[in-house]
Amino acid sequence: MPSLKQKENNDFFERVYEVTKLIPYGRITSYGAIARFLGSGRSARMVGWALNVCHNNPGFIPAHRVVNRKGLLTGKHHFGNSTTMEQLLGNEGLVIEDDKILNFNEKFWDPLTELK
DNA sequence: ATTCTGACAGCAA
DNA sequence: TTTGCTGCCAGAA
Repeated sequence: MPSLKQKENNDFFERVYEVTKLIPYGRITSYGAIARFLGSGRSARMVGWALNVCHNNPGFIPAHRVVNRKGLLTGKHHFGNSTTMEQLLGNEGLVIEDDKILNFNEKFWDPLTELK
């Protein structure tokens, strides 16, 4: 777990937060997509790490809109309540079934394509 | 300094 | 097709 140091080394982290904040309402993206957008295509795990410490970042970060490439809510357990993430997504019009996002392909928002 | 782990992803058996 | 091992990078013990 990351400490509270945080410093200004958040280069990678801040970018993750930025992209995450740019995710449109009702859309979602994947860790890998963000990682690739940031350059390090194979550091998808770091994206999750960044989101794990997103509490250190001011403002609201729609981390619930970031799921793994299968559309699976792998991080729902990190939202305090295991159902929080699912509810947030459902609140945005997304349908979750068995911790998986339906129509993931349609709702998928790729920063590489959308932002470029 | 060394080792382990993690909200992933990709390829091998 | 499903399961499992490895690669990635950063941070904690």
